[in-house]
Parts: sequence; structure tokens; C-alpha cells
Amino acid sequence: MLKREMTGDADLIKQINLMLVMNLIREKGPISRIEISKMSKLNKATVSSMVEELIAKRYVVEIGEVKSKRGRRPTLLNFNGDAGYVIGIELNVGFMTVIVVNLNASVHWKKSYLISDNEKEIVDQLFKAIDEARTAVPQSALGIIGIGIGVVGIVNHETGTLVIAPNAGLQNLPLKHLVESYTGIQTFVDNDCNTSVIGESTFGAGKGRNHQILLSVTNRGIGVGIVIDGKVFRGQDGFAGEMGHMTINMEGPRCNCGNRGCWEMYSSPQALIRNFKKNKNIETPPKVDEIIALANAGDNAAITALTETGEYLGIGLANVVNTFNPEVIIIRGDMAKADKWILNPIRRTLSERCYFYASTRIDIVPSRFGELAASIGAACEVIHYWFYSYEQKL
Amino acid sequence: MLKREMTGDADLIKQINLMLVMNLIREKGPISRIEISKMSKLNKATVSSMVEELIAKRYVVEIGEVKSKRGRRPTLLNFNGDAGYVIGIELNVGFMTVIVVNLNASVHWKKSYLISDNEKEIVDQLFKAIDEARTAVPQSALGIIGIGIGVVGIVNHETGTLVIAPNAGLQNLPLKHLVESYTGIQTFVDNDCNTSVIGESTFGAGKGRNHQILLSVTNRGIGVGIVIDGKVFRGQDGFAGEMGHMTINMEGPRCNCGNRGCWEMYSSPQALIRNFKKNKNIETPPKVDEIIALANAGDNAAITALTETGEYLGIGLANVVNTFNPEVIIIRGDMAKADKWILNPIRRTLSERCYFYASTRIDIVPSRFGELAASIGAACEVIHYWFYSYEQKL
DNA sequence: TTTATTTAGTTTAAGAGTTAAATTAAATAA
DNA sequence: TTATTTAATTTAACTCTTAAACTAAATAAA
Repeated sequence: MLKREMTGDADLIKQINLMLVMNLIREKGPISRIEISKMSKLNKATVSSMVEELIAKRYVVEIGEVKSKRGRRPTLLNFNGDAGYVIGIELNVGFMTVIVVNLNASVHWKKSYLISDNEKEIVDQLFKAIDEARTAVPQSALGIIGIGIGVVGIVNHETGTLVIAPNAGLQNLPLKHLVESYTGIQTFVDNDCNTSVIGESTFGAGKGRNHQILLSVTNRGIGVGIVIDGKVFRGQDGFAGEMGHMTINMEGPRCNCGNRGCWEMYSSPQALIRNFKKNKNIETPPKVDEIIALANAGDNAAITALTETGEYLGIGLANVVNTFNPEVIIIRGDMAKADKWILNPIRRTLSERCYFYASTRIDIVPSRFGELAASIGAACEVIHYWFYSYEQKL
Repeated sequence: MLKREMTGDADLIKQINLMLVMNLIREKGPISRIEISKMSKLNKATVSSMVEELIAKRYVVEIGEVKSKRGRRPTLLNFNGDAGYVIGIELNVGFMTVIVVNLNASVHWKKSYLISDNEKEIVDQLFKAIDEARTAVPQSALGIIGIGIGVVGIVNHETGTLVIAPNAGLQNLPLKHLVESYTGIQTFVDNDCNTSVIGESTFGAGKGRNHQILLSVTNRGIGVGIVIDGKVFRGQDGFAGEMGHMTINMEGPRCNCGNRGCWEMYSSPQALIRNFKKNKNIETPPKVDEIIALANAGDNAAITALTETGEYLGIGLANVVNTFNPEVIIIRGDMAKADKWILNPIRRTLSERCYFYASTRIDIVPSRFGELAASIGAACEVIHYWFYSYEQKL
């Protein structure tokens, strides 16, 4: 936290302490002023004046007193999640999902749209969808505090430009600029794995963990979102985490990325379906969900296919563990629904192949937000900015 | 920067600004007060009072005036590198290197020692060597500000404990505690790849870069040191960067880590020597340096062996690039001396295998500090703590 | 040679923020 | 009814930054 080629002044102090108080209320609320003072080590007087300000700005509400053994009763404070709203968008290939959430990331409205493969049309459809979402936003003190967009592709996070989305045929699309000009609302654009991991780490399966990895396994490929020390890691040009094209078999078949034996050639949903067909003669290839349903019903070919894919996922994840030594790995995508059929083979492969793997030190869990991970995460990016950067916002 | 479960107060402001001024002088010196004021955006008055304090504490010296077109001449300020000294230690398997550097990381004294494989003896030899180094430290204002130790093994950086060093047969050795008790000097313990990358990023081949990877290729194996946003990344338990055991050939031969087809099985110095022997019938297997000398002299078997090893290094580095998207990769170890013989195959393999690789966006360079990388880096860890953490030090 | 102008650096008074101590508020125990 | 306890606010002191005024020391112009 705390970037801004930083000089210290009274203003900075104020922001630091205001954020500290605000986030204690957000995370530990309901909480009293005195507890905040003890936890934050700020003076009671400071806490009182901060709280006064936060109440005036509608971020915080008093929710009454609470019984105590003796002495004056403390007044409990709570974060006012409905003080403002955020629009979150997942811009995928062929479809997009738009949601409206409050400041606690509770989903208030959602809708999915099929979209074009033409740049101009996509932008048009995006604008229309944002307009529709805006009409769904309730009245609130702060209104819409921002728009977050998670895109399947490489994004320059600073400029908010979609550098390239090979599958969608998009290139150098200044999304942030376009959306901000159209709406006048501050907008953040990021890769969908990054928004997903922000969402999971702020409110989801990785809450409270410092180092976490989100593994995204979809038809568009494999990618990871990386959170280090509570911050998303994007690399120099925004393509950190493109681990789907990590070599796990250097003499393997050629991938259309140019490399050989890429991880995602063995572990994608397509590979799962291929594995399944290998063991079971079948006309129309089933979807991932159907294979999972078959496994749950005891179908051996399905179980074998899921196990095998889980092992391949585990091989790559062993590399991930050796590289990042994370506290938690969150799995997103249809396959996460396979639960034990896929998680157990992953865990077994990790313990076989990863010298330092300790199952007690690392959780491997499915995403909490499922299909909405990327869009909720995109909204969380706005919330995160709002509550963890020391810039004056109101 | 700026951790400390942080509440803001006047003291924090002061520390932030003091460090800011100090580091501008360290990095841009010789520099005048007025330039510092412009660059830092701190008020002239603030800068003056900071500088006064820094001069009183001997960190900074005035080195006279400089000509100017008109008006009063500015007084130039310089960082006083000899204000204090640091002891840096590389604790390897069978040997250790001890150095004394000043606050600019200039080496003032160095010595290597063969060491035992017995824990008690190693600690004893370490203490003796530290005593010897202390006698070599010149008089200075601050004296010895700290001791840094880079160890080949997994380290708990917070407690300064060597968790495990498989090759050295050490386990749960509370090095920080032992050395601090013996010397009374603040001590930092870290993995040798981590200290190396700190050194290179502070004063060496990665100076000024935010995201960098140090690749260490030695007889002890392959490992990487990771710097993200200017900070070392160690993971939850300190084994982040154990990428030597990354699978690059999932059906390859078994490694003694339990995995198959680990990167370091193909790219280690031993593998280089093996490759060389394959092409050249020879009695006593030559050392890496000798193979490099042969290549320089035009020996084809040597060139082939180096090329092949470079290609294997490149396969793993393609994974590293896809994972971290770094600005620079620094190579440490004997092989780095092979220069073009190994760097060119690496670059070629990267462009073949890494979709997003752009040779203009990523430097692949040998370590600046060579054999001393780990020990200088260990010392830099102390210096880094001294100049970039907002704790009162004097 | 004197005066004006320019640039560097210091001094001063004001302002913003935190905090310890004193005070007020509101409860229970004696 | 009084004493005690705990929560929260008010007050006065203190630190640090800053804008503005001022001093220092140079060159340019008259």
C-alpha cells in the first residue's frame, strides 16, 4: 500500500489513519470506537474525529449501543455497504456479463449478453449494457463510484488499454478512455484472471491471505492471477501469469503459441473432453458439466478422464507451488465444479511431484464467486482502489 | 515500502521525508538542496532541515559550491559511503565467503574459508570468521550497522532461521539469533538467491528495475531470486523461486526431489559437463570454466555442449518469462561467464518458445558481482533495510 | 563603482494533525 | 445515594510541513 512518489505531510497522515479506521470498521464491524482505538493503536480522540467524518460522509453508521458489565456502553459502528455502488463487467469472447454490486460486493443486479466479434459493435454493445446497468443502480450517498472491466486478454493496467485479445480479435483498444468519456465515471480495466483474483482475495475464497494464486481453466485457455503481499502482480507489460503456455513437456506437440508441450494443451476443458472420448465411444462430445455429472453418477470413463486432467493440472500446479509458495490456490472455471474428482488428483500429484508441498500449508479450493468471479472481481478492483489507496476521494 | 501496521503520526512523516531526501542524495548525488527540493517536491525549508540533520548524523557531507550563471551558488551534497560498514556472508556448502563493504557496497575486505559439514563446527567457524572481519572494519561514524548472511537453503526470513539446507545437512538452525547473541550486531539471514538479487537490484545489473529475476546456476542446483516492485518475494514459507524443480519434461527421468524431468536436471553445470563428454571422449571431466575456455578457442564439442545447455536454460526461462514478465533476467554462476555461447541460445530459445517475448523489452545479462553476488547481496540487505524502512535507526 | 537582478538557502509564523490529560456521559455495584 | 467503571469528547501542547519573508552571495546593468 501507499505508493505515490511519496512525500509525507499532514494530509498523508490523515489519509493513512482514516483508511485504517475505515477498514477496521469494514472488516471487523460492528465495532466500537474504543475497540478501534485499541486495535489500531490510534488515540481515542483521533478515532472519534475520524468516525465523525466517516459518518458525515455516509460510509459508516451507528447501529446502537451494546450491553456491557459496567460503565458507559459502547456505541457500535458498522460499514454502510449501500453508501455506493459499482458496475463490474467481464468482457469475454462472444459474451459479456455485467453486474451491479454495493460496496460489500453484494450482487444487486446481473445480466449476460452475447456480443459481436467486431470491435466497433462490441464497444457499442458495451455502452448499451452499461446504460442498462446504470438504470438498475439504487439511489445512494455516493452513487456509482466506478466501473471495473475484466477482459480476456493482455491489458495495460496503467492506461487501461486492451493491448491484445487474440481470441476476440481485438487490439490496442483504449477501453478505459472510451468508457470514461462515455460515462464520466472512473473506470479500471484489467485482465480477467487479475480481476478474479482481486475479487476472491478481497471477499472470496482467498480472503485474508497474503499470497494467493487463482487458476483459471476455461475454453479460452489456462491463466493464473497472482496476488503477492495483498497486491496483484502483473509484470512489466501485463502478461505475468500467462502460465498456460508454460512448458511441461518440452518435446511435446506444438502449441499454436509456438512452444511445445504447453500446460494448457493437457489440462484445458477441451483436453478433458478429448480424454473422455478416448475411453468412451460417443457421438456428440459432452460438455464439462456433463462429464462431471457422469462422474458423480459413477461413470468410470468420466472419472478416469477427470482424474487424468487433474493430474495434468497438478503437474503444472507443482511448478506454480515451487515458484510462488502460495497460501492458497483458487480454481475457477467449469472444472472447479468437479470438486473431489479433480481436486484429489491435483493434491496427490502435488505431493508426489513437489518436494516442499505440505498439504497443511496450502489450501486448494474452488472459486467462491464461480461464473461471476471476473465481473465481481472487476467491481472489487474499484472498491479496492477506493478503500486502500491514500488518495482523496470525497 | 512502508509496512509497520501503520498508523500515521508526525514521526512517520519525518521518517518518510528524511528517507526521501537521503535516498535522493544517495542516488543522484552530488546534488544541491534546491535540486532535492524540486525533485522531491518538498519545501526548501524542509529539505534544509533534513539535510542539517543528515549532516549532523554523518550520512551526508557538503563538498563545496558549484559555478552557476547567476545568483548565489548552490552547495553540493554527497552521500558519505564511509559513514558505516556492513559484513556480508555467503554460507555455502563446504565453503563460505565473508566481506566487509561500506554503505555504497564497495568491497573493503574479503576472504573465503573452507568449512565443515558439522553444524557445531560450522557455527564456530562462522563466529571466528566474523571476528576476523570485524578487525578489518575501519573506524567510522556509525560502525558496523549490521551483518547479512546468504545461505544455500530454505530460510525463514522473519525469524532468521535456516529451516533446511539439504546439501549441507543443516536443519532448524537459528542463525540470526546465534549471530546476534554472539556479536550484538543486528543480523539478517536470507536464501543466497534472494541476497544475490537484492545486491544486483540495488547496486548491480538490475539497478533501477522494478521487476527482475536472478537465475542462479551452480553445482547446488538452479534457483531464482525474485524482485517484484522493488521487493524480494519469498512466498509463505520462504521457498518461492525453487524453480530448479520445475517440470519441463513431465515424463522425463526421476529427480531426487521426487519429481520427473526437473529443469535443473538438464541445465546444471553437471549436465553441461555430461553433454560435453557425450560429444568428446575425455578422461577427466573438465570444469565449466575449462569448457568455456575451449569454446572461446573454437572447440566444437564445447560450443555444442554450451549451446545445448543454453537451450535447456531457455526452455525454463520461457516459463519464467511467461510467469513473471520481468524487465531483466540476471544470470549468476560459472555459466554466466560463457557469455554469448550461452546467452545467445537462451535468447533464441526464448523467441522460439515464448509468445510474448520481446527481446527489446527484456534484458538477459550476467551478474555484475559474480562470485561475490551472494555476499555483497547479503550486505545490501542490511543497507536496504537501513535506507528504505521507516524505522528510527539513529 | 554602484545598483538591480537572480538564485540558494534560512528564518518565521501559520496551519494541520496526533496525543495525553482532563472532562463529560452513562452505565453498574456498593 | 454514592463510588466506581468504562466510553467518548474536549482541550492544550507538541511535531512537522509550508508559504512568505528574509538573508546571502553571485552576475548583469547602469
